[in-house]
Amino acid sequence: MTSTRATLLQVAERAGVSLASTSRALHGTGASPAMVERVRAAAAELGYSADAIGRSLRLKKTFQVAFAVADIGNPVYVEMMRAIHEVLAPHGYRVVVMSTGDTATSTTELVRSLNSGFVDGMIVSPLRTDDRLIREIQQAPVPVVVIGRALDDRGISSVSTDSAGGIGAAVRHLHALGRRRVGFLNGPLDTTPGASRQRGFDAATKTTAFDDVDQEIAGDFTVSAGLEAARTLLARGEFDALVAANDLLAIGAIRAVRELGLSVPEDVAVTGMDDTEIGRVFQPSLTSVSLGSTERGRAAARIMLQLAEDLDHAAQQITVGPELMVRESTGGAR
Amino acid sequence: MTSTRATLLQVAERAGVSLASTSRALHGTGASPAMVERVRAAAAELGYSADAIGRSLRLKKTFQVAFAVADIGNPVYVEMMRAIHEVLAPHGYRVVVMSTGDTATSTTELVRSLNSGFVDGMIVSPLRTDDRLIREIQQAPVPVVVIGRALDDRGISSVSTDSAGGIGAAVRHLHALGRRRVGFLNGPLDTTPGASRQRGFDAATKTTAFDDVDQEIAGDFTVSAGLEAARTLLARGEFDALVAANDLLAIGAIRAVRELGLSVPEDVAVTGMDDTEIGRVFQPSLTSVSLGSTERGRAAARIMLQLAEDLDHAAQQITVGPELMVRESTGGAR
DNA sequence: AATCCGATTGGAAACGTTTCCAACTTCGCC
DNA sequence: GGCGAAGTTGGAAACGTTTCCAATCGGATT
Repeated sequence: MTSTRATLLQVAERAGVSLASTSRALHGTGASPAMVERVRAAAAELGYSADAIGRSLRLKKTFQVAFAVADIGNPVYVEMMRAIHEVLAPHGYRVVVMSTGDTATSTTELVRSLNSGFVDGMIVSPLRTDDRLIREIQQAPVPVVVIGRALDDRGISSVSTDSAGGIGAAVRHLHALGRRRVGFLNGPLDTTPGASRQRGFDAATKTTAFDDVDQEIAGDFTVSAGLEAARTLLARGEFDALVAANDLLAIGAIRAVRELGLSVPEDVAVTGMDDTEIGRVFQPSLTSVSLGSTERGRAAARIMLQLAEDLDHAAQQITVGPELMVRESTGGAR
Repeated sequence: MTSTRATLLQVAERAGVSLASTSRALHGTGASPAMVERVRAAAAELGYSADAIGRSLRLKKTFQVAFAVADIGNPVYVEMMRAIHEVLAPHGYRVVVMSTGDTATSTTELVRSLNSGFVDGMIVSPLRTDDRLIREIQQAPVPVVVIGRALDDRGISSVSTDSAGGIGAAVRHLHALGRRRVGFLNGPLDTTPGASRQRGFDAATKTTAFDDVDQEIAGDFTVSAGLEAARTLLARGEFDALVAANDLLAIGAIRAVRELGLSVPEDVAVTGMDDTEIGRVFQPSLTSVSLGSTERGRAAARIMLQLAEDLDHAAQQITVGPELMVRESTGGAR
């Protein structure tokens, strides 16, 4: 908190050479060995290190990328953030975390803030989307990569997953186990994940023969909402299988099943989605559809890297396939 | 990705006034109403928004704060990050996440990187500390707030917690329940948390009468390491209480107990530490010592705010008390 | 030995903003 | 009606960096 930082000009004076040469010498391009030596020495004596802001202004590059999600604490996003950071940091990029807020409007505002030029790009996973948001993304002055919804037609880079197909995989898995009375526990339908998972469940139960199909919508994607919704659902009928739209809802569902004196997976098999650590650690460990959060984060970061380095790189869409991780909650091996 | 951003100079030309006046008008200080009106209109037409880099260069202020931890995915750090973001964002500060790496040396390097001036301050929670790191923190060109170890004597701002005392609370809780054969599951002793928790356990078991006291060190603070270490520990003796140094180790311990056909909490009561969501959701829900991650993050952010706004604000130390959250794993209410 | 070419160096401008300072206008008051 | 003060405005510098361009230097080639 005490020392004051040395500037390039001070290094130049100390080395007795021009500002231009000093910059070149440190940057390693087009300077004689003697010059490099001399400037290096001066820089070392002064403990010089280049000012990020000055450089950014000149280079028009911040070496920063924003990662924006609704809830920074959500395990899925945490996993993505970690992956993004792991990919970007070695390339000299810093990661700025931001919150989109719950609505499409607040997300739009955040994207608009890119106009102040504090990052070279943004990776965003909007909870809700509308046309204004899409437009704002298209007009953004820096590359934007969207995680969570395919936007091929709009010239926007995106990394998506087939969560609908993932729900299908869970449904077929339960059917293959001989379960015939399946209940679905979804989150709010006006969210992107809620909507697509609903589509997936409807499609899967249409093409597969079940004796009973029912569902209930939880207030949000949490354990307590899942518990409550599962109670309601279980009060309406008897099920030997429950498909939950994410791991937390699945845990709530397991609670509700146990409250009735039934056991998982013997009486009721339960599947989750997102393959979170919390589900892996839970007992019984959760059979869960992995949507590859880490892989999606990594893919988004890689796209961002290309876009940031090569400004007229074309937009790019990637889809990461879902993968069913079978564990104890449907009778799989530990 | 298309439009090119407008500059203040362009706004000035459009409004037909000087650059200086334009800046003042937008900034709201010392400009006539007519001028403000005129400039505002021009700015709106051009969709102007101030460039963060240019402003930073002039103001010598980035409106960014770094948050650096060893593992961004660790629930405790996630909670802190969320709290920090919640405090700083409303004041216009962005949060940059960084990784300290495992060692004191890599952490020192990260602190040194503050010399490039890309943030107004750093909140850091070092896994390991040494004198060089301390010195680097003292010499940093921007405020640094340390979470995790009291550094009162060194003029460094810090937010710490009494994890030793927290372990003591867990030990006394178990004793009060009538448990007399207690095992301790700790993580690596050369980490800051490992060392202080060890102190806490030693102190508590010295002043309280137990029939049997033993312990085992896990390779790291994870479920699998906890499971393994707990197996070793349980093979050495019979315990009716296990104190774990964090929630993940505690879950590993519960697994190990169950493997022996024993149940939690009836046969063995288990306590964790950190009060993570994963522990709250687990069954049985974990009795855990909260070290107030959210509160610590919030406190650190508040200190940072003061330090960043008022540069010769004095260093500040805060301690957040531990709190025992009694739940099912020691027989508490659900 | 004169010339040319490549390698190296320094001067200066530019990135976009804020603010100091001086100059100007306007108004009130004597 | 003139003078001063208060209120507005514009010019210019500054923050720290990189890079274009011109100038200089050395050596090699004719």
